[in-house]
Order: sequence, then structure tokens, then C-alpha cells
Amino acid sequence: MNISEFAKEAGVSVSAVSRYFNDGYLSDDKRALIEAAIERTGYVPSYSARTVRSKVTKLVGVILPKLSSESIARITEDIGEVLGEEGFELLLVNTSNDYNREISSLELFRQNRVDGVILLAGVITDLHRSLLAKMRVPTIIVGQKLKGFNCVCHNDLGAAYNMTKLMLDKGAKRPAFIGANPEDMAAGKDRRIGFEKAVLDAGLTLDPKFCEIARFSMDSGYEKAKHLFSGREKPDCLFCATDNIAAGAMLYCRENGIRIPEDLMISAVGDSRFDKVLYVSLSSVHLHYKTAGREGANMLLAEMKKTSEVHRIVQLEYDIIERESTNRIG
Amino acid sequence: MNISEFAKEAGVSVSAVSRYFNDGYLSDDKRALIEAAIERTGYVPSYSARTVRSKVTKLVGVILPKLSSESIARITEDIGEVLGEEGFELLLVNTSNDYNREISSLELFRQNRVDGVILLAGVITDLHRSLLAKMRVPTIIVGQKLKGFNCVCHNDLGAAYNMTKLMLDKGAKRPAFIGANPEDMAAGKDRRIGFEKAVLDAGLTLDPKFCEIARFSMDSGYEKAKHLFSGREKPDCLFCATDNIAAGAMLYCRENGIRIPEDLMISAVGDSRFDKVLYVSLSSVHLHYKTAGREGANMLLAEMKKTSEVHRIVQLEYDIIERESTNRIG
DNA sequence: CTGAAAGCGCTAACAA
DNA sequence: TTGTTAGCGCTTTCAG
Repeated sequence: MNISEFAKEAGVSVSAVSRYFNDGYLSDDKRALIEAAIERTGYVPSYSARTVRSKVTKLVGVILPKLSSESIARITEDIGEVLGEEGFELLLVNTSNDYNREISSLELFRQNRVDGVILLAGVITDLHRSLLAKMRVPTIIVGQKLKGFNCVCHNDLGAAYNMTKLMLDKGAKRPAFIGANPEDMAAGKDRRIGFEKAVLDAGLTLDPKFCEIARFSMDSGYEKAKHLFSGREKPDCLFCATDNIAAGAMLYCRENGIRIPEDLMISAVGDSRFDKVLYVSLSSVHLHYKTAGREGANMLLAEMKKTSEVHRIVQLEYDIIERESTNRIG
Repeated sequence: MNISEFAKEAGVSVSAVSRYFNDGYLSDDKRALIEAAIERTGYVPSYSARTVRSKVTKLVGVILPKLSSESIARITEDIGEVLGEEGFELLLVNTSNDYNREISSLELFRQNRVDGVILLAGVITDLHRSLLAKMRVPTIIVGQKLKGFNCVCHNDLGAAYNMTKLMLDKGAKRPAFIGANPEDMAAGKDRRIGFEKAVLDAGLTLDPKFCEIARFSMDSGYEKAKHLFSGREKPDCLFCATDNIAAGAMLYCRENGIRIPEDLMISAVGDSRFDKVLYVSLSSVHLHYKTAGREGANMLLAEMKKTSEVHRIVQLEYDIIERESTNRIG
């Protein structure tokens, strides 16, 4: 059933029906007639026909690298909540960290199809940048800071710095690091810089043998820990870029009689749900993922309303959660 | 730029352009002209205008209760992958276990807007059932079995039965249970029935004091474990409906000097990533979530192609993963 | 294989 | 406040 059939059924004009669904002027009599007819027929207007004319899709595209990641799922959950309240639906693209899918989704969203885009990015390349600059719809980047764009990000550097410092303050002298892809400015590079700065500020030197780069998985953390402990000299504290990496490293430690925190203090970033049930509870930095999601969604909402061209970068702070894995007397 | 402006720019007719984007008959010359013009102008056809005529949205609605759940994220990830290969995008609705949002999304998807729906359901009520029966687009239910509809589900009963049996075979005599909402037929009811059947088959009796119902969270598992151990008689094995519940229960045990598996064997369902890094690695049943996602997506794809009215229920089997938490000599 | 033309269902401008 | 009508940008007959 289309709008004119329905209008006839209701005994009103098509414009009355259109107005009914679009907050236009309408007398109470007509309103009642229409409501009764909806009850009778179950009529629902067509979204696409509406979009053709009005250019409004009520859809927001969300591009993310991996759904089955606790942090990303949390962010996305809150994005959906905020946007849902304003009547927007989420068009989700999971790129599985596939560069090409990221680019092609950006292409897809660049023109029509959605009213706005939220990009949860890992690695941002020049191609990303040039596509982002050409977007026709408001776009928000969550999790990375990118000059000239609207971003909500975390203080990754500070988080890494202070988590590392906490271990060094407790007397650790041979700090080790298992990081993430350095092309990821936030989780990769900034967390590494934070670690390094803390080490240098403590008057220690960076040992390149004590620095590893892992993928975002437990298995990879395990492998890198194995490599870290293969040399003659052993580290006495370890900072990992993510909880998953740390969990993998801890697994290696358990299997190889390395005691935590006695032989090795260990800490990470993420404050995952499982941190406190690990065989030694894991000290970790809590980043405000849910807030990031809400903030990003609200920023997008604001952008979609006005046509302000002022770009903002919002950086969220963090909380250090101390648990057993760093509990050594200095 | 719209199709007629573009057609002029390319030097071809409007229909030629339409055919280019829809695998219609087209000579190589025209094809080349169009491709060159796309290169020049960056023209992309409008999805909504296409949809108005063709009734095809290339969108699939996915309704789920909670994104930040490892199992649901895994299922959704694979749904997206399979559907993405066929050019479908995912319209995601996270209901946060809110009954009303579930109903209203079903309403939303019932008519237009999407070409198909996948429902990852927890609790299915009569209202769900009646709405599902009225769906105008193909709909697949994942995670629950519902007669008369297309479903992909797990053998929750068998999983619970055999996981429990494994503990009883090792000599446990006082089995306890922390389950989920019994209105959830799969994770709640079937897992409970499986547990109970295993207990009875072993010649033991069910002690109602040893049966608790938790929410899907660690905290809730912790609380229920506390309650379980508050009585005079203590259980010697515990089966939990989910890994999260079990992790919470383990936390309680650690804090209260209950040794696992010596004093209490414990096991669950889900095979979460964190199971093997818990302070005692957790025996759990692996359900094939990724396969469920793929299977559900393929089923939907099939339904969207033909108009077959044959409903199928696919039940996936499981793997029992033994770890330390049940490693007691019988 | 091609192009003209008639809609798809709706919104918005306009006249009443 | 209301109804009429001209499109929105595309697909799909239909006649060539």
C-alpha cells in the first residue's frame, strides 16, 4: 500500500498523510482519521521514497576494524544508544582490519546512503586522509587524533607513561615492552612513546632487546613474551599495549615458572572484564570507551544539525587500576 | 549529479547508465564511455532512488541483545562477512536486552527498509512469535529453536549434559548449578535441563539449594556462588550456564579459600578467549558461534533468493574443552 | 543491444 | 490549515 491508496482509505489527502509523518500542520480531526486508518491497515511509509526527496536517510555508517573486541564493542554499543534516541539506525561495516574494506566503505558512505559516519580507526593512511577530506557527510573519528577532523580519542601516551612509571616507582630496573603496530598512532605509537618516556625519565636506558611488537591477540602476546625471555638478561617488568597481549604473556610466564609480580611485574591498557580473574589479577589502565562512544555520537549529531566547520578534538583521560600483577614492594 | 546529468556527460542514454550498474545488456563502447565518465565525475548512483523502484535495499537487519558479548560479537562478525560478500550491508540494532526495543525493531523491519532479518534472540515471547509470523521479509533466528521458523541453534542441552557428566564421572557427588534466565530457552532452560538430566542419570538427586539463577555477568556469578556456599552443605562440583558466570564464581572461590578443582570442580559453556588464562583454566563447551553466523547468513541468502516456504532448523554440535578446573582424579 | 517514457512512493512548493 | 501537483533519481517496460 502506498501513500495515495492509504490517503484514500483514510479519507484525507496525501499531503495530510505526509504531514502526519513529518510533524507538519494538521488538524486533530485529520490526525484521528489517519491514526484510525493506520490501525486498520498497518500502513508504514517507505523509507527509500522519503529519502529520494528529502535526502535524509536516518542512517549512520560505523566503520570498525573488529567487532569481537571488547573495547570496540563497548564504544559501538554506546554510539548506538545515543544515536538510537535520535531515531538513527546504525549501518555497520566490520572491516576485519582489511585496509581495502576500510577504503571501500568510506567510498560507499562518501556520497549518499548515510547521513553521517563514525570511523573507529586503527591505522590511518594518506589514502584515508584524502578520502576523509572529500566526505560529503559529517564524519567523526573515534580512537585516533587526526588534525583537521573531528575526533574523540584517549590519552594513550599519558596512560602508558603513568602505568609504566608505577612499575618503575616500585623499583623495577629492566623494563620491557610488548606493543602494537606502530602505524596505529594511538594503541601502537603513543603507548610506546609513553612507555619510553617513563623509562628515560626514571633515569634508565631503553634496551631494544626488550621491545617487541605483537598483533592484537593473546597468542601473539605469548609468542613475544617467549622471545623476550629467550635472551640471557631477563626483564623485571613488562608493559603491554593491550590486555590481550598481557594475558598471553602471562600464560607464558605461568608455563615457565616466571612469578608475577615477584620476578616480573606486568601491566597493560584496556581494563578488560577478565583482568581481575586472571591467574594474577592484571593492573591495567581504564580508558573511557563508553564515554568515547557517547561523545562521538553526540559530536556527530551536532555536526549533522548545524553546518559548522569548526573541527574539535576531544581527548578523554584515564584511570589506573592497580591489581596484583604490579603489587611488589619497592 | 543525477543519472540524466551523468548520462549527458558520458554521451549515452539514461538507460545505458542504469544497465551499466545493473548487469544489463551493454556494448563495449558504451561501457567504456561510462567508465571514463565515472572516472571524471566520481558519479555514484543513489541507493534510495534505486530502492524506490526495485524494492531492493541491499540491507539486512540484525537484532541483537548485547554487542559487548563475545559470543554475539563472533556470530555477528561472520554474518557480516558472508552477507558482505553478496553485497549486503548490516543494519544493526542493539536492544540492550530491552524487550520493547526488540519488538519495535521487528516492527521497523517488518515492512520495508531491509531485505531480510536475522534475530539473535534471548527470550522469545508470544508477541515475538506473532510479529515474526507477520514478517514480510525473510527472517532467520540464530541461537534459539522456534518451530515454524528458520533457525540456527546450538545443542545446548547436550552440551550441558556432557559437561556435567564429565564432572560426575570424575566422582563428584554434590553437583551445583548456576544458570541463566529460564525464559531463555537455549542458554537458560536447555542448559538447565541438560544439567539436571546428567545428575539424575548418574543416580544422584537434585538439591534445589544447589541451583541458582544469575544474570549474564561476572558479578552476578560471584553473588550466586556466595549464596551457594552460604549453607552448611557445600557442593563439590559446579556447572555454570556461561563462562562469565563461572569466572565470577571462581573469583568468589579464590577469595574464600575454596580450591579448584580439589574442593570444587567447575565448568561452563562458551569457551571464551579468557578461559585458559583464568587463575585456574576453565573447562568449557565450545559452541560453534562463527559457524552459526555463517550458517544463518547463508540461510537468509537462500531465503531471499527463492520464495521457498520450507522452514529448516539447523542444530550445531559442540566440543568439550577440558582444562584444569575439572582435572580431579576420580 | 538501445532509448524514450512511464512510473516507484514520497515530499515540498504553491495556491487556496 | 488544506489539497494539488511537480518533481526527487532511478528502473523497467516497450518499441525499435
